[in-house]
Amino acid sequence: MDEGQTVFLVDDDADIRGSLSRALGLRGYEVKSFSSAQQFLDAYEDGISGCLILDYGMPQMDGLQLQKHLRDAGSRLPIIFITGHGGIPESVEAMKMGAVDFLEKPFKQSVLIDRIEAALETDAKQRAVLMQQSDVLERFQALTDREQEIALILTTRPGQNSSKEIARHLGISPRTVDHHRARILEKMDVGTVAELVETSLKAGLFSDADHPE
Amino acid sequence: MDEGQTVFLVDDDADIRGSLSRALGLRGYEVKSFSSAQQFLDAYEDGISGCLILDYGMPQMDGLQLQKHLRDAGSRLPIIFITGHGGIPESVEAMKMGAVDFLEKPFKQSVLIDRIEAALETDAKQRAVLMQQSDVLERFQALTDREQEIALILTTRPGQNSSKEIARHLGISPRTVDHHRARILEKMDVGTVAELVETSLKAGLFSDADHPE
DNA sequence: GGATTCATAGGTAGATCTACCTAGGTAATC
DNA sequence: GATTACCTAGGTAGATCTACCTATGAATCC
Repeated sequence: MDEGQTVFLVDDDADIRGSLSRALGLRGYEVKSFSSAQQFLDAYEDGISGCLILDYGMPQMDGLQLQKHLRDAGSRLPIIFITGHGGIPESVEAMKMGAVDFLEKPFKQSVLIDRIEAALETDAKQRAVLMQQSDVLERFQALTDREQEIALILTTRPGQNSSKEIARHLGISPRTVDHHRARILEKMDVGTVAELVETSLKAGLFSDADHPE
Repeated sequence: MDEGQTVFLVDDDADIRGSLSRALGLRGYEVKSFSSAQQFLDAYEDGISGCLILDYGMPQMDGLQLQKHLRDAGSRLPIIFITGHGGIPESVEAMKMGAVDFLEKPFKQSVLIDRIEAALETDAKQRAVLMQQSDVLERFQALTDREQEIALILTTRPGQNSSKEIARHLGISPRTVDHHRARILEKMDVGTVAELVETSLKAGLFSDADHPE
């Protein structure tokens, strides 16, 4: 399950970093630890699969800020918070912001392992979905401007998508629309306009692209 | 905003029920309070708009169980937990299960009001989406068996939806498929198969109908 | 200058869809 | 028994789409 997945660990407490990374390493996880949020941000490249174990209370940039920063940057890396002094309001806020878990120190290692497994699974599923979406997005972006324009009409106004109507709307010949549509279906690797609509909607291209919930 | 919305309050502590329902009532909320989860379940009908303020720790059926019960029953009523003795694990578990908030007693009334407002807004948005979905669902269920079967093929295999292919697949004449498709488009109130696909997908009919996340 | 890509537009032939009909058989309902 | 709803199947005419082809002007690239 943890094929190529990395467990990132950010905590300003060296003892915690040491003991956790050792324990997780022994279990076969690839662990990378950092002593501050900034240090993590310098090293992390989006696209790396895994999860993040994040200390809630840290000097300078705290866990919540880092979470917000990653979120704004478009990262979907699942975050497990660990905290020494946090309370219920903090845990609730973190969960609202999309954390997958929130643990109080001290915690049993077996519990953490379970949560890590769940987080890695979450990450894997998200990435599988993103993979399909980005494939469709790439195809769409490989279309020419005019083709994109027509593809947009086809998918967002599927009720009036005859060549004649689109041609009138764009002020060009229906034949040209025929031509473009043929290119679009070919480039998007679909057989019909209906399939194009399906594919686009499933990839979230022209609707709520950034709002998974 | 709170047009016809009800604030349900479930707490075994009569003092809390009294003071909260009075305070909320003065603010203009329609409040209905219950002393136990079971009492609430007996009175609550799904479809009532509002939110639920739910005590976490109660004898017999506790808040978490009630949450799970409602969830399993398909209710999307937003839940704000309030708790006297709960800790972080409880709050995290509740949030994971879909609670919109989790407050510790004692709390400021102004905070609760804010959370209630947010919860009611969440509920209103959910209902707006559900409304559209149920309209599509109703239309679909009004189709005859054969029509549903063909509508399913049209929407789930939009790549091979010519009359000929569907006819071969079903062992009937292409003309019959033509006929059914015309009825389907008419009854579903759409102009093209592409629009049918769009409508169905947006309503979540044939995909992840029950998994909003 | 030559090659490539793109948007435009046309031709033709055949497939498919759409919109208007009819109609028989079955099952349920009144 | 008559009515109604449903599934089935056909006809016809016209609209539309699909799949093959050519072609011109503009912009870009080598």
